Amino acid sequence: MRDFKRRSRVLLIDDNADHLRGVKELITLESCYEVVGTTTSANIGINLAKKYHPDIILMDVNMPEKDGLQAIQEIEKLDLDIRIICLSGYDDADLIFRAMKIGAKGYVLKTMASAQLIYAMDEVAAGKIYLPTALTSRFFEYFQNSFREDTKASAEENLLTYLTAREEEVLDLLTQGNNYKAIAGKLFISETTVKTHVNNIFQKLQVNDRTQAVLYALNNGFANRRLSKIAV
Amino acid sequence: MRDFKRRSRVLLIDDNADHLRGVKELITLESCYEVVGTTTSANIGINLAKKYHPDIILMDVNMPEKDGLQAIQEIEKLDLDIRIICLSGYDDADLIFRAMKIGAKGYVLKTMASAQLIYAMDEVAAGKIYLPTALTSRFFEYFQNSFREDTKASAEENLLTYLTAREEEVLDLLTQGNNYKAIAGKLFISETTVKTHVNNIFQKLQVNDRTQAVLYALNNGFANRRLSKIAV
DNA sequence: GGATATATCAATCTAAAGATGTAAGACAAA
DNA sequence: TTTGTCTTACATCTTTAGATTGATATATCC
Repeated sequence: MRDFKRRSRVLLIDDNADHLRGVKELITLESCYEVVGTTTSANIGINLAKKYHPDIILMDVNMPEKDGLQAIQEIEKLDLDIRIICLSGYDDADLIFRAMKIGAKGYVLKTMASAQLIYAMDEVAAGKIYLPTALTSRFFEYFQNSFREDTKASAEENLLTYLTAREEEVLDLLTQGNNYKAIAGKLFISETTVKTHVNNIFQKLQVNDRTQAVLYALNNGFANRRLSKIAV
Repeated sequence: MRDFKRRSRVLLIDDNADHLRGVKELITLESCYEVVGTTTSANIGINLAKKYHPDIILMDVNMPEKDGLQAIQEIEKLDLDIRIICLSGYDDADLIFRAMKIGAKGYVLKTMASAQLIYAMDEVAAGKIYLPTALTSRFFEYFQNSFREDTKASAEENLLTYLTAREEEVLDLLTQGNNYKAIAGKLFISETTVKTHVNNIFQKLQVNDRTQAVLYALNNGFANRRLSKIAV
């Protein structure tokens, strides 16, 4: 399987020596992957990653000394195109979310069948991102929960809906930091007209100045259609 | 299946009448679900949702008249505990992301086998969130990508790091829509001092006015470790 | 046809924001 | 001690922002 190119090389990082040995045996005996290194230390693991450039790292995320997530971040920063799969004893939604956020390509529970781990490695080796169905569900519960508050706030009444098309255009330019003159220039209308629109926007959004208008817009789904960030 | 309680009731919304008929037949003949309504109009669909309180809605997200995502948002706002599964012709990552963000409990491609749709409905009816493995992978590529830029952007040079502690306080109040007087009052300093700080902030962030300063702050991780929103 | 909503523009005025220069006290590092 | 940064503060001035009133043209809706 995928042996036509070359065997994918795997590095194992797990502070539990027993589990480490077990996984190594599993991979060596029941898969096409080559284990190029094993370690119980996250820090050593990072160095081994630099040294051997494995294709895949299986990383335990529950380690005392150094947090597995931290180790993932450090390895990701190296930008070595190493694909990391998390091994974890817990299906904690927050943990899954953070792992995927910082770039893990997979997340498998230690309690899952060994076939599942091999399958995850196959998928990840093929360039995909793999999360077991059950964990996917947990991830999305957490993911959607982080937005629900926002939705509720704007669910009450989104004043943005009262804006006319033109006013939305003006507001959009406001949310890009334009002043009256710049907006007038971009919309090919006079500055006084822009002032009229802006004043109407203030009335409708019930704010006093452009900064508040911009903040209202950004906090109430005035989609600049690009993402903003989520804290780790 | 799950018939021990009662048959889950399903509402179908799809502007393609042919596809609508096909799905209805599929569900009626090959599943335990009861179709309580079908419509080709998103707006009518919203009203039917209010009227019938179905357990599940299958929603086409590629409709002309009204955007399917918009319809989902409106239904979610009603807070009727209706679980919505997206039906789509496209495995567009952005579309999947936005759908899941606003609360869809599943996302299935029209090209997928009918068994997959039934399976998705079973999972969703059981309270889970379901995304086919292939789409999960696409979702996470998009998801992780949305953070990579940030990391890089803020890695280049984040001008926010040049701010002093006091300037950060002032900027924080700026990002809450305060004017000079309000900031002076909250920090127990004079208005002229606030002006000094604000001017220094402008210099350091290389912007011309407070709106631009606020936008810079929000776009460069001035979000104080709480989740911020992602635009739909 | 008349009511209503929208988009355009102008004049005027007040308040707020922003630019610039100066400076004193606190405090920490060299 | 000196140097430097930070915080505070004031004066002055120009520019921009915002409020208000009024007016015209163009649609759309009933």
